[in-house]
Amino acid sequence: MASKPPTRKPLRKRKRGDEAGPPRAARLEEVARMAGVSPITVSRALRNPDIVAEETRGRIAQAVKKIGYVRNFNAGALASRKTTTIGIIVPTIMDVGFAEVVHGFYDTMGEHNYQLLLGVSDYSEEVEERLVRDFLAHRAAGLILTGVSHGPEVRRMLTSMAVPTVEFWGLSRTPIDLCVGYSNADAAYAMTRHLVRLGYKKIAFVSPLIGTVMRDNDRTRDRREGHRKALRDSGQGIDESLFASGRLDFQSGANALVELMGKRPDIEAIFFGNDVMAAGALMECQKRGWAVPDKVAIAGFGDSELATVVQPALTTVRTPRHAMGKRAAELLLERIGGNTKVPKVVDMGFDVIQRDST
Amino acid sequence: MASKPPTRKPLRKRKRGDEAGPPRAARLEEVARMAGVSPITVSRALRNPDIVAEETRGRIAQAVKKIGYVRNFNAGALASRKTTTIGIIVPTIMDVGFAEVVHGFYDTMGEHNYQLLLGVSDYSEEVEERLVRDFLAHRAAGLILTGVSHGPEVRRMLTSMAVPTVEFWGLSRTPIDLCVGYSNADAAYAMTRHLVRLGYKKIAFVSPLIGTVMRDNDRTRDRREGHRKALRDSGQGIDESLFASGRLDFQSGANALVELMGKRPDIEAIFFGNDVMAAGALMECQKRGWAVPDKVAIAGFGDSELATVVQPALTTVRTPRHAMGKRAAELLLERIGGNTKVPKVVDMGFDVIQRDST
DNA sequence: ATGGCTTATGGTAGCGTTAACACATCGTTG
DNA sequence: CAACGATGTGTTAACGCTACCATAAGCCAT
Repeated sequence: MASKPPTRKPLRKRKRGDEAGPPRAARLEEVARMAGVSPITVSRALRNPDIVAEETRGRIAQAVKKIGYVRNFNAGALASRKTTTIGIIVPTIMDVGFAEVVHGFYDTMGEHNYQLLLGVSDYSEEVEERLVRDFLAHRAAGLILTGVSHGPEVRRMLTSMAVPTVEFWGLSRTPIDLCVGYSNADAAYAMTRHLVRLGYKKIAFVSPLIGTVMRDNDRTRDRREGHRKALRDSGQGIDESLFASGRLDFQSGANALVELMGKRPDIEAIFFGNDVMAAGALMECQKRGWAVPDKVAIAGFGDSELATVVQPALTTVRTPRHAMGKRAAELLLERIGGNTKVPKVVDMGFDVIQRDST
Repeated sequence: MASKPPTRKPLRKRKRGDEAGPPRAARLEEVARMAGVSPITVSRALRNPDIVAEETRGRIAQAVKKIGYVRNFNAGALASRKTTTIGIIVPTIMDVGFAEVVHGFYDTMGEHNYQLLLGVSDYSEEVEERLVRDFLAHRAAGLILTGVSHGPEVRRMLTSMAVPTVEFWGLSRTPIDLCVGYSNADAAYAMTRHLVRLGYKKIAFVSPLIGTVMRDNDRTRDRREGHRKALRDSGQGIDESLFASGRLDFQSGANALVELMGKRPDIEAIFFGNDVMAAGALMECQKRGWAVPDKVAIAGFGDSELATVVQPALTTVRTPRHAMGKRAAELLLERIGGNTKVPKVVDMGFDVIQRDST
């Protein structure tokens, strides 16, 4: 006893396939034994088939199939300090706009065999921070965040751990790492200028509010400011009675229309910060027999599928949602690959789409 | 000393903070050293604070903050053979229906500190199989699959690795593990019977087609069959000219309407397998000045937000999307917790919603 | 005082994989 | 024909954490 202080290996050498407990998943070693090679060769055959002799590879593939072996990314990640996991955080997935970005992103990342951790922040910076922490705990190879304003702790964690990150949907002068989007201010500015050019005066703006606690966000704010600036630059008077806001849904769009026309019957056009609200307003006009755009012109933002289907078809701003997701993926891949010369901020632009509602 | 042949530790003891390479993330051990405890105590303080003395916990929390320590789930998962990762696979996220299920699921799982791996199968069993394999490689604690028909390999992997699994959206007599949904056949049956009860004869059905290669799926097929059965049980003649199909979007809904009314002007009602198509048809009727429901009645499926907003408001079938997601999460949590007595198949039901379009 | 319980903490040995070398074999080349 | 690079495979030691015991200290009942 006295001289047996170090390893007492024989005691607890439970290695494998003991009696009790649930059956453990097959390991690389078992595949290796069956194929008559070493584990590292199996590992190579699975990750980088080209460097293993074809004949060996065949035996390994057979063994894998027979045993029903499934890789263990956790062990792999630990050993290699690398993962193929990407984290993406959006405020909600009930908005097709975000879904579209995720879609564009997912397609490209999927092709490159990355997996997606999805986080929904519900427009809360607090939740976002928790999600970022979780994703870092997974040692995600990269992160995608919505918008350009984030809590200070988020920024600190991301830079200190040097995780490739893409912020999307807005343009930032000080991105955490990379940034893909368009200028919401410019887009709203362009639409309002367009309306002015069409001859409308008294152009109102409606801000969509979101989240469980209704509030706006950097994108919505930028749009409202863009509108304001366009009014100023057009020499139109600005007046708080030209502004309204409401929940981001059809009904609130209708309500905002009624509210605005009630207190300012001289309004000639209403620019909604979101297509859904604009569509709601359009339907309300129809219900009330108000001619669009003769009595009042309606413009939206987003160019959702709705815009082309409502009557009259909706003038709106087309945002590059799918393209943003795709581009974000491409940049992230470059970044993960070690390319440090990728552009920091990518402006994807937007288009003002003139249809029949203005 | 003499008996020191094995480990030659001193040789490659690069342990940490060498010169070269990117800075590695902080480890448990560093936190432990700073807090004057052992690593295992830190581990406990992080995972199960209650069993660590409050005073110790405080010192640890301080050290974690100061060092900026972020847990490593990969290492944890390897050591404990447990993860807090759940995989969910949906055919697409561009359909709000699926988004809503994911939402209901996410909320509940998020509260319990699980992370979500999102997979999009694009309606392909092949892709689904790849995703399942990837998620198993992550050693996901549980899986959520859309629909009840899956490739044989999927079933094999899931059962052999004994991973808690919930299939949703349909009812299966032979679930892989658990199943939460409603009967699409019964729902369509109920709607058609409802239309018959309202006095309509010649009731057509339109199947939505999906995916990059347009095709239907188990849910759509069940709905069509439910409709057929209802026609039979009502003594109405069945005739292929009462059936149409088209891509799941507004325009195709309009097209299907025109096609059906063109070849069968005696049709009195059209039951669309999806609200979006029904809304498209409604808009087309309006454009053409066809009175709904007088000239032709329109019914949809899904009760999306659209249904209450279009004019006239759409009669449809309400499916329990959010509830399905929530229930799936609850069942999965029970299952992961080791409860083997959870119900295998949970029927969430549906509601026929009568509005103005029929 | 003894034993037994509870609470708080620590030591040791894996968990299943891959990085970094090491080595063996073979065809080339000057 | 020795030296050499290319090719294919193996050996060893981490990777960072937690399960599983062990231990220490305090408390209570005997």
